[in-house]
Amino acid sequence: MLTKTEENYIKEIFTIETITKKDVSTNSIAKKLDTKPSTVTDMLKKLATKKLLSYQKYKGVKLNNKGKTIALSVIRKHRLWETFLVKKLNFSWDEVHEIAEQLEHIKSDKLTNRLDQFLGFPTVDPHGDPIPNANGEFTKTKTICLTKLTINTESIFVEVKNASDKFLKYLSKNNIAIGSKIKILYIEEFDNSVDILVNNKQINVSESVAKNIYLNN
Amino acid sequence: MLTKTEENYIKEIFTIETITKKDVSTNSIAKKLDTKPSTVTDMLKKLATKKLLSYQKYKGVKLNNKGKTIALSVIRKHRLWETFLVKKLNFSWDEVHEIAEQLEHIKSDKLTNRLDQFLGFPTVDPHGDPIPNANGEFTKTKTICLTKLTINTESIFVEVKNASDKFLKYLSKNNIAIGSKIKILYIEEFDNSVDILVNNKQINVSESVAKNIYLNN
DNA sequence: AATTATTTTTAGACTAATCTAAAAATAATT
DNA sequence: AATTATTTTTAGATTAGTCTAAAAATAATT
Ligand SMILES: [Mn+2]
Ligand SMILES: [Mn+2]
Ligand SMILES: [Mn+2]
Ligand SMILES: [Mn+2]
Repeated sequence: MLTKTEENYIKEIFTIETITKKDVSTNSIAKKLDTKPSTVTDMLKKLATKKLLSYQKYKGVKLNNKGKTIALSVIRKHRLWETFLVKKLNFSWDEVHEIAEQLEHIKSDKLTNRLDQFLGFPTVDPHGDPIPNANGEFTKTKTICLTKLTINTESIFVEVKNASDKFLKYLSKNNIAIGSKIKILYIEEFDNSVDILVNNKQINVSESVAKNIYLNN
Repeated sequence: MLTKTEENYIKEIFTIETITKKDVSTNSIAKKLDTKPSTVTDMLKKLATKKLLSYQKYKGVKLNNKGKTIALSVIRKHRLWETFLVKKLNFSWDEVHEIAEQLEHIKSDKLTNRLDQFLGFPTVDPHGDPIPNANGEFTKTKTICLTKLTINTESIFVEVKNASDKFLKYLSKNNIAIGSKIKILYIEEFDNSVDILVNNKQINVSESVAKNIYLNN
């Protein structure tokens, strides 16, 4: 049985690994988990003896299958709870992450699966992130970043990277939500900001905003 | 912010205090929490410095208002989650306690209150225990133990003491549930077992069973 | 290739929660 | 009242998770 801390390390390593597709460095984990590298080293040694990942001094870590299974289980719970909070308890999408950080550590497969059923086996969470099923499988649909979208093509907003509450609130304020139809009109050469048409209204969003919006492809 | 462990101590002290109506002894806490008395002493000192209870060496402890408020908040969450599990996720009443032991430590007033609303502001949990409202208030209805019921009077089963899963399963097996109409027919002098009529069927239950069944008064 | 910068690990210390063993206080019996 | 039993506390040790400071390894620059 893993502790909450161990689960958080495994989950974070999985996420970094998925993005970078390389061995995960001590420092990158420390930054994400807001701890010191020395603390991370200690934990990596422990997780290695628990056979959840392979660790070589100075070379970073790589999750093995056991570690990946645990990561997917925690992510599954996180996203199911976020969905529950939004769909059943009427939370907004910028309020759910912190609470899900707690709920993702509740240990009961029966609870997780009943919750899944209660929600109608959702495939994506309120931020458009895929929800792994009971076997840890999920279909990751191909999405395209707003910055890469062809001019004048309309597409549907399906996923948000950087689910910080500040960013999510910004989107809500501008009536940009999962499911919104977005058309890109013009990319400003100077600062890479983008003119977009959303809900028949034209607005300009900065490059850093555009980079976090992903659409159907 | 209290740790899970601290919350469990506070909750247990509250429960013992409610039953015994006396200062709570170190040993009684140790037994209930399955720890050693020396461990309890350390924790009592800590909780005293945090001003949640008054502690005098060798004299036991008594929760103050701050401590009681915390206890009621944890109990509220525990019973709301049990209700959620039974009413919304179709768990049986003997499966929910362990999961609620985890969920009761989730920290978010908004979540607790939204859950309360989602459930329709229930006043009792699946075992007939009262659920404190957002202000920590609850109405404790007067109940009478099956052993004290007048012969041939019918009454409704409203609360179960000793919510161990074994006991709850025993009741379910005999079709005795919260809401069941029970009439007491005869008390056996020899072993204090009781003949009762439940759902038009006569059965005999032992004294230790009868002692844990409480009915409307 | 040598120097400098960055990353990672080691060493030693701290807090929270726990334990065992022994001492001290309180309660119960003779 | 003295003795015995029980309860509670103290003292010292352990594990998980964290930190700081220093050492070692690796990477980047001159
Ligand atoms: Mn999240
Ligand atoms: Mn999410
Ligand atoms: Mn319970
Ligand atoms: Mn209950």
